[in-house]
Amino acid sequence: MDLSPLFNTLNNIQILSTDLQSRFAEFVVEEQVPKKTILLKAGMVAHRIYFIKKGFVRAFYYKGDNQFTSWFMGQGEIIISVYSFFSRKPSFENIETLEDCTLQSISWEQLQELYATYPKFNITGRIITEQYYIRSEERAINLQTLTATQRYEKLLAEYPQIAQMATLGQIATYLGIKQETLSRIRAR
Amino acid sequence: MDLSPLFNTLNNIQILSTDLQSRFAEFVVEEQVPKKTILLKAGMVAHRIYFIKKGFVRAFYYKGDNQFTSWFMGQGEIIISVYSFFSRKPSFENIETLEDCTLQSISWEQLQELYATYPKFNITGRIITEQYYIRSEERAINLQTLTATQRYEKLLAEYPQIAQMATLGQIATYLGIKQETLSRIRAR
DNA sequence: GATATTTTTTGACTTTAGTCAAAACTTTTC
DNA sequence: GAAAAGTTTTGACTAAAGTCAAAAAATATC
Repeated sequence: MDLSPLFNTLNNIQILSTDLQSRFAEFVVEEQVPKKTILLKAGMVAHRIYFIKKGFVRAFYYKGDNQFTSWFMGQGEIIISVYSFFSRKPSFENIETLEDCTLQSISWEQLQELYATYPKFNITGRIITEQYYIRSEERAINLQTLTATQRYEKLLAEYPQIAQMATLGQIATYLGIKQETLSRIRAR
Repeated sequence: MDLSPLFNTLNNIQILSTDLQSRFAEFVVEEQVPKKTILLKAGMVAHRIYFIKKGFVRAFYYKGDNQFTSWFMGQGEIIISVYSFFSRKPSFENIETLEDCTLQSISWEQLQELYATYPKFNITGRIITEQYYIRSEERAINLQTLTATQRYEKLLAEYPQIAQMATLGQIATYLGIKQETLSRIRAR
C-alpha cells in the first residue's frame, strides 16, 4: 500500500516522527470504492477519517424535499463530516463518491490513540480542523459576497474537471442556484 | 467582579473543578467598553477571548469597497475571531461593540496555561470550537437554502432587539442583500 | 432647539434568477 | 443498437433583488 501521498499531505502540515508514521501506517485501511457509493449516510455517526488517494467525492444534505451540495473534494484531500466526526453525533450530511475512488482511512478510536501516544500529533489535528473551519467560513463568504457566475468561476478554478464528475444539478445546488440558471450561465 | 454568568456558560458545557475555576478567575479581566469600540482590527492577531456579560457586538470585513457583517453576538456569548485566535495569524475581520458593553476576557497565553494545567479543560475548548464551527456551517446553509426574507426572520428570532442595536445597512450586509431591499422587506 | 449629519424609505427602472414545460441530448440497459 | 432513463438546454413568462436618485425621518451636534 502506497502511503506517500497521505504522508506528504500530513508532513506538509508538520513533520511527523518515523515512530508515529509507522504506528499510523499500521492503522490505515485502503479500499477501492466504486462510483456512487455512500461513505456516510445522514443520521449515522461518522467514524472514519478518509484520505482521497484517487477520485472525487461530494457531500450533500436535504432541506425539505430539496437536496443541497455542501462541498466537493478531490485527490489529496482529507474528507470527514467535521461536525459528526468530532462531536460523535449523527451527521446531517451524506458523503458519496462521484467516481471510482481509492481511499485510505483510519477510525476515530485510532486517531484518539495517536493523539494520546504522540501529543505533538494534536497540532496536526488542530491545523486540519482549522483548515476545515476556514473552508466553511470561505463558503459563507462566497455566498455572501459573490454573484452566481463568480461562484461558478471560482469552483471551476478549484476543480477544473468538475463538469466531468458532477452533474449540472449537483453543481447548481452547491452554488445555491437552479440548474436552468447554471445552464444559461454556462451558455455564455 | 461577578463571574457567575461566565461560569454558568462554561459549566453548562462541562462542569469545571473549583481548582480550575479559581485559577481561571485570577486571569479574568473585566472592562466597561463604550459603544463603537473596535475590539479587534483587521490585520491584527486576536489575542484575547471575550465573554459578553452585557452588550451587543458585531464582526465585519471588507471585500473591495464593500463592508460585510459576519455575525452579531449578544449577552452570554463568547466572542473571538476563531481563525485568528487559534492560528495566531492576522485577522481578516474586525469586531466592534454596537452598544456599551461589559466584557470579561483572558489572553491566549492564559488559555494555553489552563489547557496545560487542567487537561480536562481541553474538552471545553474543543466543544466551544465545535459550536463555532457549527455556527459557521449554519451561516453557509442559511445563505444557500433560505430567501432573504427567511434569513431576516431567522435573525430576528435569534436577536429580537437587533433593530435597536444595529443599523439597517449593517443588518443588510449580514443577510447578503442591499439595504433598500431590506427596507422593502420590512415594510411588508 | 435649529442645523447638520446619518439613516431609512420610496419611486422608477434594470438586471438577475426562478418557474414550468417541452425539446434535445447523453448514457445506460437489455 | 433501440428503448428507456437520466441530464441538459431552450423558451416564454414571473418574481426577486439591484441600481440610482431623491425625499423623509431620525439622531447627533453646537
